[in-house]
Amino acid sequence: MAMHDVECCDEVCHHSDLVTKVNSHMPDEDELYDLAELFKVFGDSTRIRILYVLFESQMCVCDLAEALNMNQSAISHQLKILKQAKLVTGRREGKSVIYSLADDHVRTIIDQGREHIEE
Amino acid sequence: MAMHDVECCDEVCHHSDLVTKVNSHMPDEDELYDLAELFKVFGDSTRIRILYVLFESQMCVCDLAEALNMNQSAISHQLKILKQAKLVTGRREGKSVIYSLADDHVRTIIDQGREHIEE
DNA sequence: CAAACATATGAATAACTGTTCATATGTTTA
DNA sequence: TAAACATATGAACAGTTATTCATATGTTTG
Repeated sequence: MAMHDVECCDEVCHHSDLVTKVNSHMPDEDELYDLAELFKVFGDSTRIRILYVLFESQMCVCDLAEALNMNQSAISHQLKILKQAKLVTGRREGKSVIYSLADDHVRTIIDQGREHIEE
Repeated sequence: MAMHDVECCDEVCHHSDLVTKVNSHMPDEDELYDLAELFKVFGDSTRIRILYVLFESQMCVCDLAEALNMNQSAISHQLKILKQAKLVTGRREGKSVIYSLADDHVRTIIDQGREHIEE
């Protein structure tokens, strides 16, 4: 890695190959957008709390609402967002809809985040 | 794990021990807030792009602006947010400030996100 | 020290987001 | 089928956020 020391920001570095090199490793715009959208979903404490509840047990909407002490509509709206991001799935069971975690990426991502803030 | 099948949402489940059990595993409010704040930082494609650039090379602000084709002020504002979240660090070097990744959690979190959306 | 360069920052604005309220949809039960 | 229950959804509102512009701060150079 014999890149000479960074010297900014005169002609040496400005408009340099570095900029184009770095951009060649950039994922395409769609993927960047999707990635940001995914993290946006984690970026709300209500949704995080819903996920933590579902770590422990699958649960219907009204009990989620009770557990989080929020009204049912707010929970439903947030579940919709989590479902669109494929972080949770819901199946109807009689009158209720039971929600559960979609896969284990959810845990990993949250655990990594938790590790980071506990550094 | 002999929990009886979920039966929602009459008295059987509503107000049940499940709700309190689940809440006993909930991190405290401050941690939930911090976690959401952290993911919020990842939830913007400009900041994601900055991080991708820094995966490849440390870089000064004006070159980041050039690489992302955005004005310097926008980049500075976003770098401030990334720095507050301890995802990047900046060191002054002459007239410039060179930014680089703070640690490897950043990569792990982004990689996990990428894995999820590519399922 | 003045001029030039690099970065940071406050204010303003437009766009977005989470919650609430009212109500609609879907399911069971009497 | 009507009533009751569980969930979903659209509209409205308040709060938040990313970008831009103008300008301030910090550093080097002549």
